[in-house]
Amino acid sequence: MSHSPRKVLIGVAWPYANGLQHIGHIAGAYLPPDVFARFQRMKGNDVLMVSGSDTHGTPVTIKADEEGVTPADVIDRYHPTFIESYRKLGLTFDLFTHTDTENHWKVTQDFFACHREKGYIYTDTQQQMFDPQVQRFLPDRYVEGECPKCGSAEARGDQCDSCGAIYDATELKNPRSKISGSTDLEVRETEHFFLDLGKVNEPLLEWVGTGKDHWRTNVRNFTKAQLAERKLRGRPITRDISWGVEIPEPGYESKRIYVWYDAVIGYLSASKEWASLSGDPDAWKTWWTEGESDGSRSYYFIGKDNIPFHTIIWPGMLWAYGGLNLPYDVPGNEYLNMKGRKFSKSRGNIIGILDVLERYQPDAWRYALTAAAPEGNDVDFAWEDFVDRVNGELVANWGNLANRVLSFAFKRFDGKVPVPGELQEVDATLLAETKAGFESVGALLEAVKLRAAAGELLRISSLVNNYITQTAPFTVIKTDTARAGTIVWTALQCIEWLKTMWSPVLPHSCQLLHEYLGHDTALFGRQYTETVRDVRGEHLVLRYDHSEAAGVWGPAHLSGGQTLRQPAPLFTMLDAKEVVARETGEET
RNA sequence: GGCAGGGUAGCUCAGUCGGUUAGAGCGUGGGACUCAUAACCCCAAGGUCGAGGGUUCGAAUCCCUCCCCUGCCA
Repeated sequence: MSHSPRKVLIGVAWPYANGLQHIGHIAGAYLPPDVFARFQRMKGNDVLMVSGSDTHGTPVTIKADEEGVTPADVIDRYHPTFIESYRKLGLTFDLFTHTDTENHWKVTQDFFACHREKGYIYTDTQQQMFDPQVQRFLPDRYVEGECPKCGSAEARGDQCDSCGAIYDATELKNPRSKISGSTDLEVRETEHFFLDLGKVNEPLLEWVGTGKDHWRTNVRNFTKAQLAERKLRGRPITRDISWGVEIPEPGYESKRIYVWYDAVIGYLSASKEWASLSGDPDAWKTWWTEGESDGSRSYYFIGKDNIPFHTIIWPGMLWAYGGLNLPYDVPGNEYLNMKGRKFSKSRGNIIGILDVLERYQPDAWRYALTAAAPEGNDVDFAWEDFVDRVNGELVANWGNLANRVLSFAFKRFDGKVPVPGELQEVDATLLAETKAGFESVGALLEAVKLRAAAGELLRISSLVNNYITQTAPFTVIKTDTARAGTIVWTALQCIEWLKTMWSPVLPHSCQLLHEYLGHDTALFGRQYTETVRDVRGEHLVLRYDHSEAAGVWGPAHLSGGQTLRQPAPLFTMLDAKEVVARETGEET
């Protein structure tokens, strides 16, 4: 069995920098990759986890227009809030940047030029709504009118919220411009660049046809079905807008590359930016150019709306570019909803992650959002469930186990780990069952079944609770100190191992526990921010330094006689009525 | 409308290749314990597996039709 480190690239969905992130975003696409990344690093693999704010989406420019500010103003407001959230929650991005950077522009333009040269990009004309009053073409979301299908008066340019129909903006009845309000609009012809996805249909079909058994059912079937239809065709990748990456060809100064083409390239550009910042501009290559047979794997963590972009379009772009690794896995999650409805600003049911991190422990959220991760289904969030999970599982099962054993050991064994005598069968059995968790939990984490991994950890933790009740060291100690010491050592050894296994999910509290157990090292590395300057301005980035991390995925021996520190409960128990009243204003 | 995923206990979910009595946690009821944050441990009750039909000695599982939720696409 080879133990050379595997190169693990972890791409995380790029959030639009037009609003605060809520717990649905975090549960779906941001926390899972961090749990996975921490686990992979503990296994000794070389992880590169990247993402950043998407600065070019239409939502950003619409927000800017609404407020009469520049897109850059909007980005400067929200991008730092993402970084603050991720710092507080402990999301260990090797680099979290954004797309309005010199580097990203260059990488995107290089991609464009390569696709163009190889014949994957061609020009064609389209019909587009034009507003003569402001002399501007109107991208889809800048037009509204009556739905051509159901007649609803509030239809957007590309989709009707009322009946769900999707159509071309030129089909709208009585269209009006969202910029000027004018109803005196024209349909004009405009020239654009198209990515010829039809050319990659066959190679992609072949690619998804082999070695994709580990993909989630919904992702795999959906992708295969789409490709099997052989209906991929050219998609426009430029628009008549002034915000976005410039087209690297003369004569197209009034147009920009459209967001869906440049955003996914962020995975590569961020890897390159990380390499430059780390002092070795070529360091990104091992994650991108070594094949899976050499041990490199790339994972993309996204919400379900993003699946086709990451299993069809992005692989197609990579294929067409050539020489870069295609996704190994795309663990697309479903949605975390609020009582059956999406989190939505207009409904006022947003639970902002930054806001709730002010009042609850980060590990409480990490646990609750992992244990209820929307891996196979949409999941409803309710504050009552959050409290139940924290109190009934995190506090009562795992937190209480650590606290009851540690405080007993600290009080009755002179603040030290007792030295064990000869083990009885019950002790050996428990140790073996707990140690087996490195296999069972490890396999689940490796397969990105994080919810099941949390369940397995609780099961093992219950075994230890059961053992304590069964062996009753608090009774035994009255007559047989040595035997009680052996029992307590056994339980502490299991807690030592469980601490390691829990740490990808609960890094903050496991670090505390690590110290209570008498260790002085840091399980994980250090997050930090820095400001990067280039010709497009300056941008804040979040980074992670893994060099001091001591956490290793494996059963470390706990030495008898090791000095413990005064323990304290790891987690705060919550009051359901208080929480519900405070967060929803409702009485229970 | 087409494609995909989901529908299993009051709640949240697991259920392998079709195989005996459909499982777990929470919640509920009972018991035991006192090291621990009223936590832990044991026992019990609780299910027409979305609906209907079919294949089979045997279906939560395979096939057909329909209903509901979600996403993508036209």
